[in-house]
Amino acid sequence: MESDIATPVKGRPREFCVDKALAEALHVFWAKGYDGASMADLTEAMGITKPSLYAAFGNKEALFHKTLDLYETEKLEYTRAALDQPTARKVAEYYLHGALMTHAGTTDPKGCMGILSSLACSPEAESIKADVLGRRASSQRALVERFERAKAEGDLPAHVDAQGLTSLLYALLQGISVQAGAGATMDELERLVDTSLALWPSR
Amino acid sequence: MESDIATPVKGRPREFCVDKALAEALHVFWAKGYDGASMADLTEAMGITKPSLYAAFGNKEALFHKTLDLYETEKLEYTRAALDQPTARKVAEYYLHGALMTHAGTTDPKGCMGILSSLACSPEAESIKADVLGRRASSQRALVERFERAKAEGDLPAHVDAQGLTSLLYALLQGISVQAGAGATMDELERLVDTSLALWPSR
DNA sequence: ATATATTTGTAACGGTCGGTATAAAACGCC
DNA sequence: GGCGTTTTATACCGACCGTTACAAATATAT
Repeated sequence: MESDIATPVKGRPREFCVDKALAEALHVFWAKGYDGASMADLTEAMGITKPSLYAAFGNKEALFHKTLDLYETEKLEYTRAALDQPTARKVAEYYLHGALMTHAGTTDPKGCMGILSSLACSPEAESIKADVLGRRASSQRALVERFERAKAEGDLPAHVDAQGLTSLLYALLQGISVQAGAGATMDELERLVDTSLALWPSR
Repeated sequence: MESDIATPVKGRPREFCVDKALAEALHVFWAKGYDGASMADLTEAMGITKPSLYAAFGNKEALFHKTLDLYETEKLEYTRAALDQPTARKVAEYYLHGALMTHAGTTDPKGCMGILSSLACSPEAESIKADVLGRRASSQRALVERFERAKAEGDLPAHVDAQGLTSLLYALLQGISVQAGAGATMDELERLVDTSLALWPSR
């Protein structure tokens, strides 16, 4: 993930780090959503002017897609790591605790950037919605397959609907994000997770 | 709920029905959220001009609070009716099926107006967020008490955390709304509900 | 008829939106 | 030092935002 290790071409060198600026932009989109984040919000947080932003990232929409890449790679890593857990229950545990840390932690904005930006959708931001929904669908497909495998391996009862269980787990993640964004305390959300896991189908 | 049964005062009578206009405004806010709904969107759907809207409803914010009243009394009736069900399981069933009809049905916009308007929050719309969150908290409190009663009546195991179970059920509602707004099919959401009820703590 | 009160449509207000034209500044290269 | 190239900062663009002044229109009351 290196960049700017040396000035490759001639011309005036840029005075800011693209990756740092992108990380700042991510925080703004995460906290305010695509529509809610203004160019003024972005440039102020990124510490650059608007022409610099446009030269480096294209426009607001292109910048959003790049921050969404960063968000998925860095902050949603837990959704991929969860799939490697040995049992369906441990997959769910990893998912739920990962959501707790990522969407209700103290370092980053509360809530889920995907939900925020896919819901508040101005007509012109259809491409943003499509991007978020596409990534979510692919992530959900992987979880369905993981639960199917769990049924074949016997650590999930055969009568369980893998598709339904996936939608259920994602609904819990979305609920956690919504409630975290609404100001729920960490204690409340931990009890939500504990109660969910207490109901999880046992092998 | 009567209104405009007779012209009470002098002056030119208004040429539109306040209740009809409010119902149209509700649909706009429901579909687009508070920030996403522009005055042009509202006046077009309501069939009135901007000065008429301001004279009848105050301003955009006051109009929103009035539509939120209408939303809660008409569309969220199921959350109150659910509490009258005889057992905790039937409460949950009523809640989940109500959410399915209300937030994923075909007559009204998909999703939940409260979630949409509380998440996408411009800085000046803090009053909107506070209104939505206050109503949600009071509704959640009633559900906690209902589950406490269920534990006392014996149709919910004593080891269950009523607060956690309430957060869990609300998370499911929020997940259903998010997924409905994202274009999930009715079949998918029904399987989500069925899977959730299959895991529900049995007496 | 006149006066008063309210709603109507038009047209505009200042402010913010995303996006850009322009020219000065800072570099490598010759 | 000049030249080409890229980034910088300022200042501005047209479009839309929520909101309102204003005057014509329509009602009741005198």
